[in-house]
Amino acid sequence: MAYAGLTPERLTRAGAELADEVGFDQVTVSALARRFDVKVASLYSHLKNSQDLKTRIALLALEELADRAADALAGRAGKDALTAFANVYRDYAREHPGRYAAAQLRLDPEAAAAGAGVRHARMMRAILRGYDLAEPDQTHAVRMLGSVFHGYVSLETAGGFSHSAPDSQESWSRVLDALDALLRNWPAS
Amino acid sequence: MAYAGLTPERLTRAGAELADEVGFDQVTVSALARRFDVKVASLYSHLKNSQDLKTRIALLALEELADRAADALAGRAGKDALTAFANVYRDYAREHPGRYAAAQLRLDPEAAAAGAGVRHARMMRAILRGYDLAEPDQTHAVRMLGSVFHGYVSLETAGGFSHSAPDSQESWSRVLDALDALLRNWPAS
DNA sequence: TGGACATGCCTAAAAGTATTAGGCAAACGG
DNA sequence: CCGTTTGCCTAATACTTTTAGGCATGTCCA
Repeated sequence: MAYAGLTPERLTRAGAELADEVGFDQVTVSALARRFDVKVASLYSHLKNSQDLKTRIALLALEELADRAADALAGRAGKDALTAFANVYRDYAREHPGRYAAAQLRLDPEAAAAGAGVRHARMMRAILRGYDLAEPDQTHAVRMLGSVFHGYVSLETAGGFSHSAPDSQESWSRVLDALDALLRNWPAS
Repeated sequence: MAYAGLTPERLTRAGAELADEVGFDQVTVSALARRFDVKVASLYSHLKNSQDLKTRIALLALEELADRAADALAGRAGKDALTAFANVYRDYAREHPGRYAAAQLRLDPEAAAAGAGVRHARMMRAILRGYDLAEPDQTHAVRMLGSVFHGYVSLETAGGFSHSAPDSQESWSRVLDALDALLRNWPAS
């Protein structure tokens, strides 16, 4: 058999595509081997194991997400930045549901620290520079923003907001309006 | 072998306990059979298949959550109700991480409609009676509350807020304060 | 240029999970 | 007490994960 040219990177990318097509929990070493028309055992020269594959896909997704967010944030501030950043999350989850699910994978602390998690946190704080929040309220606000973005996208992806009026796009806009208003008027302790 | 007394209900409860102990994605028909000291095939008289088991655990968790929330809401209004309701979610997820994960399972629409999802939605709206929100803002607010609660609890469970100051309890309180302020002062379209 | 060595994918095999089909014995109803 | 139902069992198939060891292909050096 000719060389298939397997590498960890190609396997990770293919795994991410597979995740978007069939769901992250359906991503399996076997399925990936089928996709490359190669025997399953062959992948174990490039991947430590199944968990390793999933972790790599998660890290890929976090990087992509951080790259998009950084792009979106460039040259924006205030509500404009808030909206752009939030839309990156939502759009990414809609375009790449499998990757987004992967990004939610619980990573061991060292993998998380090595990954793009830190970039995400820094960008959140950058957005808050457009509002007037001192510590520790800034941290509270960062956590709240993360919760709303992740929570909304996650519920929407699960189908929570479909089949009922008003449509999800409208709620999303109004939720972002509300967040902006809240940040401009954050209640004192 | 003496009769083990298997029923769908007992299997579901045991599955929920198993989920809390080892994680929802580790809940397997085989593991459940081991717990009852019974052969795997025996469970298939009581469960349609693995998916059926997971769905039952999810529905159980949603019921328990709705029961607790209804208790907490009784006799409360306004911010008091908001806080009590939110704490039910958070406490449940901390006490029963496996069950909480199960409650996030994507259910087929018919199972979801039959389940406690409707009760949850109604309780959210009941909380909002303490604030002055007309439709469609009420729906937007319901979606936002759901997003914050689910998102916060989910990120906290994933370890997102540990190992950094201020501690998560403090952020949670301040986020609830912020939500209360926001609902009392919801921005006009 | 031809061998030496490393690399890449293979076969083989063991273990765990999911699921179905059919059997035997205990419980139960008349 | 007998017949039927119920409940758990054995047996078998299929798929996924993972390890061990083999053969061929590509690379590098004399």
